[in-house]
Amino acid sequence: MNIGQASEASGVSQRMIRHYEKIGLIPEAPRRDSGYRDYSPADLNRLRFIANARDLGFPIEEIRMLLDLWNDRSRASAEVKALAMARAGELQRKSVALEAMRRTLIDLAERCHGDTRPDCPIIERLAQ
Amino acid sequence: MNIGQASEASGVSQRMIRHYEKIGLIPEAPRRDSGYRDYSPADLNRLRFIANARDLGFPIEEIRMLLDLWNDRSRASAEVKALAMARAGELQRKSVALEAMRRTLIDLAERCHGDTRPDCPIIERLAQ
DNA sequence: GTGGGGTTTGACATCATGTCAAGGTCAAGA
DNA sequence: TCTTGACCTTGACATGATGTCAAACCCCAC
Repeated sequence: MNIGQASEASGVSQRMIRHYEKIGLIPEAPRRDSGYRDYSPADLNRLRFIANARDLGFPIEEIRMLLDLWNDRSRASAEVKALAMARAGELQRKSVALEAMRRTLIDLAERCHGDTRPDCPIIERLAQ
Repeated sequence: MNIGQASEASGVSQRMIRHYEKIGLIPEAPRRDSGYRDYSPADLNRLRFIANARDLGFPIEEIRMLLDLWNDRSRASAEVKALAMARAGELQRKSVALEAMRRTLIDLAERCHGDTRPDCPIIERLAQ
């Protein structure tokens, strides 16, 4: 299977497939005589796994660990769970930070007339 | 005032002060004979404004607009308010996305034994 | 005048991804 | 068989906001 088809089937862009290969997240694809990369169904599964992990907010290095755990038949689910919980905590931390910013902006905006006059608590706050 | 003192007083790193100058977010600082940048109190206020806007999640290009509005005495507060509300919407969008990921992870983790056994709904979901 | 600390520029790195360019390859139709 | 368009290759440059490092220069106090 060509990289284009692998990309299509896995939802990972060609660019990222090559990138993942370069950083060793996926093994180097065998090449045909033409130099084209050739992918197997197993490669597709690996790519889909990566795409799913990315969609859940895992950074590359944690995906690397998850892939190792996936391939480790004697893995302890505790390890996977710990990674997931740590990731959930990090996501929450970020989410809370964003929400705090949003809340501040909303509060300031509510106190802003929002008309043609120049006075504005938002600007005042920024200039503070 | 040296860049180090300006950095200290504004909370913006020296690195970022130089960067903001390069991208035109702040005017080029006048130089002393030595070539050292020389900052005025007005420059400090501008740097603090930028730091505050960053803390509220505004990207550089919007900070540029906010700086223009700040310096425009005939500005309409409606413009500032619109920027703030748009930013708030964007922050919420991101926050909601993070929260959805977190929720999914938590749900999966709750269904994972988290012991020495290998079976794990988190891995199953990723491999799906 | 010497030493230690501040400043200068430039380069390289992050992280995950997009885009572009120049060139080689494949497959289908004329 | 030749052509054409779609595909693939690598490499480079870009994003956004920031850190770090290095080599060279400057400043001040002793």
